Amino acid sequence: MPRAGLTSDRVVRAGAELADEVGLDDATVSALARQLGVKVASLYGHVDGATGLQEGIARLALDELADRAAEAIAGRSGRDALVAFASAYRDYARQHPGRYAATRLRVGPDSPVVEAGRRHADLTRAVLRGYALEESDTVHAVRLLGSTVHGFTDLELGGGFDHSEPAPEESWARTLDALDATLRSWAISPPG
Amino acid sequence: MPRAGLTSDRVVRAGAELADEVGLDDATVSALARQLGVKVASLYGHVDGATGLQEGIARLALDELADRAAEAIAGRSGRDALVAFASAYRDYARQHPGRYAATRLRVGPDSPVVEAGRRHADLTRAVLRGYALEESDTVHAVRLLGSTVHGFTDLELGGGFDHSEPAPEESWARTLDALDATLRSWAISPPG
DNA sequence: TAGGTTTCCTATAGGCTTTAGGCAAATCCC
DNA sequence: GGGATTTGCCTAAAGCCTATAGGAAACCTA
Repeated sequence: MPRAGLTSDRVVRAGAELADEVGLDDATVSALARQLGVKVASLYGHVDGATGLQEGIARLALDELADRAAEAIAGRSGRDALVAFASAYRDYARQHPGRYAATRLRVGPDSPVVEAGRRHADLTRAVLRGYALEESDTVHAVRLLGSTVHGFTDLELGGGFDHSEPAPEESWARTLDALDATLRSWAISPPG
Repeated sequence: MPRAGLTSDRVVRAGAELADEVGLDDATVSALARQLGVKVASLYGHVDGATGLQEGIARLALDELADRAAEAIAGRSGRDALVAFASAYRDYARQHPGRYAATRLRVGPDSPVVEAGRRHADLTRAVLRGYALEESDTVHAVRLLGSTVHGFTDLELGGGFDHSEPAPEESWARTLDALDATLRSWAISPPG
């Protein structure tokens, strides 16, 4: 009987793709085993059950997302960086809804996912460097930025904008405009 | 054997409370039956299985939330209305995390949940009346407001603010300030 | 090529969902 | 009030998912 050549990494990756296709909730260990042409129990040697699989997907997604965000802001600053950064999140969520959903799972405080979360906060602070904020304002700006981007993305993905016109694209542009204006208004001395 | 006196309404309500206690995902039909001191199959006469239960909770939550939002904006306008409205959402989500999670479920286009969603959009537009927006700007403002409030609430509930100082309260105030300023700047003629 | 390790398997148990069919309590109606 | 009907809750059973235990085949290494 030939071996399937599974590894933790490959299992998690396949799980992530399955989650994008059928939704995170239906990306079960059983469904994944079927997809991989393997018996369910075989996967338990590579991932720690259902929650382990989801944490793995979350970890993978957060890393991928941070990579994209980092690339998006490289060589940009101010408004350009903001738009590229926020759009990296939105685009990723639309391309990988299952993975994105995994990033929002509540997770234990000792999980490597927490570490990945810190990287995202650092990237967000990097975007905000272009706005010359007071140190004490930065946390609030990080939270505002995260809230707005995640909120828009989550509502859009959840179909919240399906019953109104126009397409979300224009609202997205307006949202980024508003965010940029707000952050500029928070700057120590408004750029001349 | 005495009857338990179940009704659809009572079952859904008990389900909502269970969801708030143990999380929406663990508010299963089985767990609910145990809680109600009844056999699982008995519930199938009152709710249409697991998804029916979740839709019922979503419907209940959206109605309750709309009631609260309506009460919050009654007799207020402008910034006051905005703050009261947004805080009604945030407070509800913190008091009823399971119910709030249910409101974000994707649902078929023929579900009564869609109807309830429209009521929320109407209430949001009522808040925006105080800002004298261009008609064409209103959709974007509705989406911006919804995104920001939901995003903040979702991140806060998901523990996203747990690893940074200070407490979210201050960030919430700053977020509402920013939202108010943005909407004022969108007005046809800024209030004098 | 023999031993040890890894990988995947079978078997099994328990939980959740859902449907089918049955009995008894509540209700209706004369 | 008593019988028929409806309603409410039950038992039983099948299917899928999670999870663990233990075995056999493939791979690696000396």
